[in-house]
Amino acid sequence: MKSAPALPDAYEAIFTALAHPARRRILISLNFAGGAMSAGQIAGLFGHAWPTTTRHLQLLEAAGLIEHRREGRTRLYRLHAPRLALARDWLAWFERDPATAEEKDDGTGPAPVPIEHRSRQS
Amino acid sequence: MKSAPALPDAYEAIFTALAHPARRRILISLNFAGGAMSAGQIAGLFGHAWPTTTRHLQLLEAAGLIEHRREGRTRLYRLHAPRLALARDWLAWFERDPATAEEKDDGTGPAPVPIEHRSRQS
DNA sequence: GGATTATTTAGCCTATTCGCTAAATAACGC
DNA sequence: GCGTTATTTAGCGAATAGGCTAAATAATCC
Repeated sequence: MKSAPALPDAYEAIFTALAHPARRRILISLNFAGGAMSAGQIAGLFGHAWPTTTRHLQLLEAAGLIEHRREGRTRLYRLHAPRLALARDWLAWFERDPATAEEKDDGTGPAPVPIEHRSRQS
Repeated sequence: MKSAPALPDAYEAIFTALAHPARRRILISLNFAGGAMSAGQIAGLFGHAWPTTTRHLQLLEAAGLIEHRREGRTRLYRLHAPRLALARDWLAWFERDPATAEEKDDGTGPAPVPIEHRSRQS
């Protein structure tokens, strides 16, 4: 998490990370694994070269979606679900009528949206 | 919708679309507009050149997230929320314990995940 | 009908992504 | 200590993304 970008850059990092099928598969596999998977195990999911997987893992970690710890020469990766929840929450805005969404503002749902408006778009 | 990619390519298109801040802003603005916005109105949200906005709109439309109709020389764009729901549902998998998720399979939630596993990853 | 307006298309350019192979680094086992 | 194994780093190259300006196309207005 220490390298995860601050909002709203986080959205860009997260959605970018989710945009590649290999990276989605990594997330799915980590989720199903429940605990952690080694880099080698993850690399074994794919037919492509291991360094390619390393690249993907680095990007997922930079986005804050996964994290790793070392155990000897093995690197164990695991999911960081709160980051995924960020994306989910952002998307949750679109299942509500904007008028009712404002009435139901509980301080958690609408947070992503105004911050996005204030991003460097000028 | 007629040009929207089939699953699981849809995920790539959708998350890619969401990865750029300008495109997220377009979606947010369309959502708040409630009905539709013209290309010019959308372009007016940004300081960048109008053709850049056109590019973003084309990508959003290819991903099935928005659609347009013509009214004379004006092009009106509107949100296609079911596509966003796809992404949300995919992400919804990560808020559940995998074991309980299988027990609660109602035919809507888990659909994105197995299809992803069958994608061309070999 | 010509000028104005709405919008896209075409093409250029720079930066980034994502695949690869080779090399490097470190841990492990005998 | 040396060979093996786990993993990343470095660098290359092709493809793509995303910005731009100029030009094109079509609708609208006077």
